[in-house]
Amino acid sequence: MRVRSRVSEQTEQQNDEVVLDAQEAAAEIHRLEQQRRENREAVRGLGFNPYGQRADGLMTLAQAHDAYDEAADTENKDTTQAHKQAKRDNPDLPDADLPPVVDARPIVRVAGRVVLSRDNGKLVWLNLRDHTSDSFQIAISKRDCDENGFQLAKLLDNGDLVIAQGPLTKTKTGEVTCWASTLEPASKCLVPPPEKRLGLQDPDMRYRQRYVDMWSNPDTTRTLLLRSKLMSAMRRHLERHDFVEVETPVLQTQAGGAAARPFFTHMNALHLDLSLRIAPELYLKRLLVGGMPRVFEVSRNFRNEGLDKSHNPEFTSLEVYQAYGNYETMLELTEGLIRELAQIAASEQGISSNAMPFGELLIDYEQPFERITYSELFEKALGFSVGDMEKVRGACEARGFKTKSEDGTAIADIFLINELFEEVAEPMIDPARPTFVLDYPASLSPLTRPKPGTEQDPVPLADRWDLFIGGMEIGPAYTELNDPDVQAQKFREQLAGVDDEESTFRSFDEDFVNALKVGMPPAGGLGLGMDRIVMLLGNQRTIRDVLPFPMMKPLASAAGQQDAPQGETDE
RNA sequence: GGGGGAGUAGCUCAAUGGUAGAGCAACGGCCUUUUAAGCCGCAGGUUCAGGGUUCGAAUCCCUGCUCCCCUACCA
Repeated sequence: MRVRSRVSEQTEQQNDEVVLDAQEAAAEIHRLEQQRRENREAVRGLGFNPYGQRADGLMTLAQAHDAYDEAADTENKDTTQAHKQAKRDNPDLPDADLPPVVDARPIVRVAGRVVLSRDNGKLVWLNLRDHTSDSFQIAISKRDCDENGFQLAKLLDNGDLVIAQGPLTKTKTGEVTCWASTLEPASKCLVPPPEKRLGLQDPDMRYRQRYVDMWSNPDTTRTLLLRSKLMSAMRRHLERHDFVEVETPVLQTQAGGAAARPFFTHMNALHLDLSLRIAPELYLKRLLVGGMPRVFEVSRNFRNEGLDKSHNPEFTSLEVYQAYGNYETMLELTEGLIRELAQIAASEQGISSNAMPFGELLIDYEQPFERITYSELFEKALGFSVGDMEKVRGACEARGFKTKSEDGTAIADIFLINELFEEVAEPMIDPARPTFVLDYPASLSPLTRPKPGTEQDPVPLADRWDLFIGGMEIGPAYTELNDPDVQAQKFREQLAGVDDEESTFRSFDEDFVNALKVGMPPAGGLGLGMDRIVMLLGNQRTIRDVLPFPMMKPLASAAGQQDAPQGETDE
């Protein structure tokens, strides 16, 4: 008992502190929030818990809208009219002898956020929003709603969550409306909402406070839901093709599988410096060695590089590996997958034509994707072949590209070729036409199998393609390299010539080479930027718009609370 | 990294060196078929922060912070 009383004393003391803190804080609470707090207390005064409770039997707002029954509503209106008329004509007759009111209107129970309200005195109109409907009308009349519900309607603020129940009817202007018989609070919105018509406009606030953006701009929620549907459809598509989903390490002692600067972290228990993965590739291939024939991973990758409208430091790629496939297998899979996702995105967004809008473009995913080789595209754009080094150098110089590095040594031919390709040839790809660019130069693709028969060509090729849609690189696929000696050689080449800084995150993955020595089946491998696919199919301009919570620099006030950076930062 | 633009009431925006305003939201009042409800009334400001020029600064100058656009870098 003594213990308990001490505990309760302590609790009381703590409560006092909480009250004091709350009072202190109240001094700084904005007047608009204060008014909402007062409304919340008034709701409590009606006997409600302003934060609601479990509600069963809810319909979505769209379901409620569709549940409207024209015949029942008409019958109810007609019989009500007849009843009233008869009562006027025979005021002395008991109700039982008058023509009865027939009410077979469906009764719905719905929940949503108040986005509009109009108080007509004894009749209050609310418009609710949920993920299925931007606006569904509720009427709360003094005559037909219970008293507490009617009083509640008067105390609501825009942004509050409520639960309404009542029959469906149509107003004079033909709008399906729930004519509430009860109204309950579900949660209080203490934060003043954005402008009711325009929603939250400031892009910075939209990304920082997605929860506000989402309810005030319903398109945001629709895009994020579309993302979910596309991810789910992608999994189903791959599973239909006998691929299995796997999960491989995010924390890696050496980040491999791509050339990118990783993020670093530290594991206390093993005193181990680790990096976050930049790609799952090397682990997925190990699974092929072990005997999994068809694997995929939806991989969150982390790259310590710049941000722009198609780059976020963490992003989602789909990586797929198929034993006994090659890059053509991956091409067929990719085209089928993206076409199916486009069909789903079109039907989700009510687009009936083949052409999906993306900004100014209309992109057709139905007709076969364009295919062109790297050399063909190069020659088409530049007018000479990739192997014609004299003209390559000339063209680079004519365009003012660097042909020598800082120390005066000539830049390797292949980098000049690729510079021209990226600057001149890639922009010639029709952005409205999904296009596979096939057969890249082998020296640009260290983890790719060289294309047989081109080893002695001026520019040896690799079994690799890249898919371009809407001016964005969506992802590459390869016939994977499975010769351990060639792989080891490529690792060594990659390490040679990197500076000290890069060498801190490039390394020779001995264990991976060992895995190849055990024997990896020939395989096709694929990587697709899922964020970019959602951008394309959801017609969103930036990667931030398809991420629920894109990377944002902390505000100055928040940054001050964070630990100082451990080491030197860049630059 | 370079160039350009922006930051004003809770939100969306005006005010180009001379009294900081509007619409929406809020608050008080009236209203039982409104729907961007309406009518009457009332209130709301560290003009991003700090410094400077000026009799006088939201406005001009400097520094810093944040965002947007273009550009550059980036497998």
